[in-house]
Amino acid sequence: MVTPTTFAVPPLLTRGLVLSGDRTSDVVAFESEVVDYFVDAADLLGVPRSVAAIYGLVFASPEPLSFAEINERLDISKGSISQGLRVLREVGALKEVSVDSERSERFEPDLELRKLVLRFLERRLQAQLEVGKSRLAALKRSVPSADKDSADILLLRLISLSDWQAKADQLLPVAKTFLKLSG
Amino acid sequence: MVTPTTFAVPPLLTRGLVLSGDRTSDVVAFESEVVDYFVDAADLLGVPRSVAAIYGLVFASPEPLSFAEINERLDISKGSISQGLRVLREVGALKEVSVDSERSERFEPDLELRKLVLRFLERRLQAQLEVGKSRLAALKRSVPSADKDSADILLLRLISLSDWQAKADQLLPVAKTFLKLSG
DNA sequence: AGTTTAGTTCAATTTGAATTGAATTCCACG
DNA sequence: CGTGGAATTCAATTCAAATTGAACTAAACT
Repeated sequence: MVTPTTFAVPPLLTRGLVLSGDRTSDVVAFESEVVDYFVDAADLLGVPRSVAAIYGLVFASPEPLSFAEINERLDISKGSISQGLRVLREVGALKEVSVDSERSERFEPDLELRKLVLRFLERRLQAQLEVGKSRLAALKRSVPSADKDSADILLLRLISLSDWQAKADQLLPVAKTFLKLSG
Repeated sequence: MVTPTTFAVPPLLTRGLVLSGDRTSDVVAFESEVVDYFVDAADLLGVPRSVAAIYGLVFASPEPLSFAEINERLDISKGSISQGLRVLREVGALKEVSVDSERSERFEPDLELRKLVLRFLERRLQAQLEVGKSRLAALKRSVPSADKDSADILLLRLISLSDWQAKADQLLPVAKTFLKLSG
């Protein structure tokens, strides 16, 4: 056991979420930084902070963590942890590891994020592009036709939207290919 | 004047935002569809609905609209319209058109969305990637070193994050080039 | 200058998502 | 099968973002 007694940082210099408990301060500091990293990224993408914090904590731990440990180390309610773990499992960001000799599951990060991102691109974006396309088609049909010049202007605008759709459609497979390289 | 007297739809079959006033029902229907289209897209991107609705309404009008007209046609407060128009001007989604013989400005959509998107990619994403990179570097330095095996595991994880950063870094210029083609 | 009209500002309110916490369910063990 | 701890569920709460509305400022008209 190296660095045995560097104890308990003044609790919560940790921008809020990580509790120090009785772990050494370097470990707590590292956890806090990682959690913050993921929380900030999540903010950017509109993912709830509690979810990001859980992922961050698990990511920062070399051994898989149990529900109880996550609960001890994060200043987040049991309810949120339960829900957070559920979504993280569902999307495949965490995987469960069974440790025999223990009743409950433990969690570790699934580093195959590629799959996750690909699935996101396919489900969310691709689907969205589909419906967008058909809605645009419908719009083109319902351009008010009372005045020819006006109708032309509106049609041109709608066509410019179609161009964007098309561009997105093309970019998507490029991005997918890209993800598949290295990984 | 074709289709002269198809008047006033039962007010607000319009999923909420567009008021019919005394325009013909085909026009109102079209406006509503366009507004909905943009509102839905905005939801997806986390843009406030009021902003999207304003853009949609202006987009759906062959002639530039004045503040007063937007105010008449959307069920949105003057305050929100004022703010919404401000952000739309700032990001370059709408441009002002001066009609001599009229005191106040009118607005029409700026279809050069390419610039807007490029600016977004550069400002928001590129910036974010930068800071992400340096934070990751910092994280690598603060991996707790008490236990060698643990440190190795964590380092590997951080490296896998770096790989993602790198991938994003590479993808960005690809996307930019893509946008520049046609447009 | 004084009044009216048009637009802006910003504190107060509303709205919706995230979070909490208490009740409930689920299981392992006696 | 009943007890105790662990996790889930979901109604109530909290919190932040979006929206409102009323007070304010600016310009236009007399």
